[in-house]
Amino acid sequence: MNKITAIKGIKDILPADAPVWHKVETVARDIFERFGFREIRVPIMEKTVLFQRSIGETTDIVEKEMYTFRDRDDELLTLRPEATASIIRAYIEHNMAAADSIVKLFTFGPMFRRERPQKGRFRQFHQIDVELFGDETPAADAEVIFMLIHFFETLGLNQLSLEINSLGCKACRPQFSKAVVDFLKGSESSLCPDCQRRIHTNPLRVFDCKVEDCASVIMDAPLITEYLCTDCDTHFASVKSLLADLKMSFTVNPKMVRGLDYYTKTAFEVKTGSLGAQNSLAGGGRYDGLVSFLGGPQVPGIGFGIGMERLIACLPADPAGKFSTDIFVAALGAPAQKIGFRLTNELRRAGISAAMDYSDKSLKSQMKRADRQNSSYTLIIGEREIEENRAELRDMNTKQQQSLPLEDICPALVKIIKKR
RNA sequence: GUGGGUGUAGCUCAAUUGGUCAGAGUGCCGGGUUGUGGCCCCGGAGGUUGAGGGUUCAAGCCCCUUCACUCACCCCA
Repeated sequence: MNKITAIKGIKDILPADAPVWHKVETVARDIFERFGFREIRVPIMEKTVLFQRSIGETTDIVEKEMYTFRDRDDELLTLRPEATASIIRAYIEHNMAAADSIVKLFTFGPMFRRERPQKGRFRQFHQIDVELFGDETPAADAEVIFMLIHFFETLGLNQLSLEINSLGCKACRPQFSKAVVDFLKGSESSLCPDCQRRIHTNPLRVFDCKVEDCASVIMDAPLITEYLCTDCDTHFASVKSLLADLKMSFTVNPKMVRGLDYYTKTAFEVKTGSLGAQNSLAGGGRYDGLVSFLGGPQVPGIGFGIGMERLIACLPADPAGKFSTDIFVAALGAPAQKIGFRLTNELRRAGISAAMDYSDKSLKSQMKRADRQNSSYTLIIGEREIEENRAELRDMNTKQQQSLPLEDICPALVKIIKKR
């Protein structure tokens, strides 16, 4: 029979890796709550229309990457490819705007995109997602970006680059877009086939093409910064100055265009040099029209997503998280096994991490297991001990042993172990 | 969806131009120590060399097909 494996691009997080994940989540929770954000848990499935409307019908995500299926009542459902849409849906559905004009939320969890996997890219991947509703000031942009960088630094990540840009709004972006199309049409023949296609589908994408000819063509193209309306322009200037006030180093990348349709004004991305081709650790931006577009009130929003797998891949290895046990109970013979079984579980109930081998192997083999589990103590109960109503407690580091009476041994052990 | 690379023991990898090549290290189990871990020594289990077909006297090695993994493109976290 063929062995059943995990689905392509979908990975197990094994016990050896789980502590890092746990740490990242704990640090995120700590920091985000300090900035006034509160955790929300949203479902990993939504009605397909939610993503179609929010992300954009013509984006790659919606066109070819979503895991969509028909429910038994014929409704189309989708495994979420990103978290923002769900959070906005929840924000609207629970009328959060009415309770407070400013709402700050974060969430963790798996996202699903059916792409070809490669280094730093998976079909199920995890994001930390942050959203801030109801604050249109540039200070909100700067705060969110500052928090993101602070989070990375707390985890020990440096050598990151922060890039920002402004994508304009629905007043000025269409004009810019048209200017780019007009410009590109002039030199259409020298563009790569992909970019020739992009002129019609998503012209701004030509800006991140890596083909040399395209790059040299686009070098002289008009830049969004030249087309920003006064509102967007002053907003962007203000964001930059606030970031400078916070001593943040960043570069303005006027060629950065983010993949999701809904972004307006500020867009940002954090990159690392140590990750191969998929070097984007986090990305986000402002989406001032999206909440109302999805049927909610006219409320601005800004947020970002962090790729957890990519983040963890960059993290310095942490050797600290070794699994250990307080005490290993080594029992020899049936009567000792019986006593040991009861004692082991009593110890656990008393808050001690205890382990035992139930198969009555040789003492040597039980000691080996105790060693492998990094147990601080081993309690030896053999036939001799039972006869004399006692047990031998061995300190695994000092090799010192002491004899303890079997009667009331549990509280005695708890006392010794807790004192350590 | 397109292209490149790689598939040998649980893990990391060896195996001359195709010719006893199915191995090592590590891990696991056991023994050396009739009841005491780590170090050392000895032994054992574990592989239809991803799968299927072909060429050949002979294939882990060459050819074809297929699957898986991986990297890159597209795109994104």
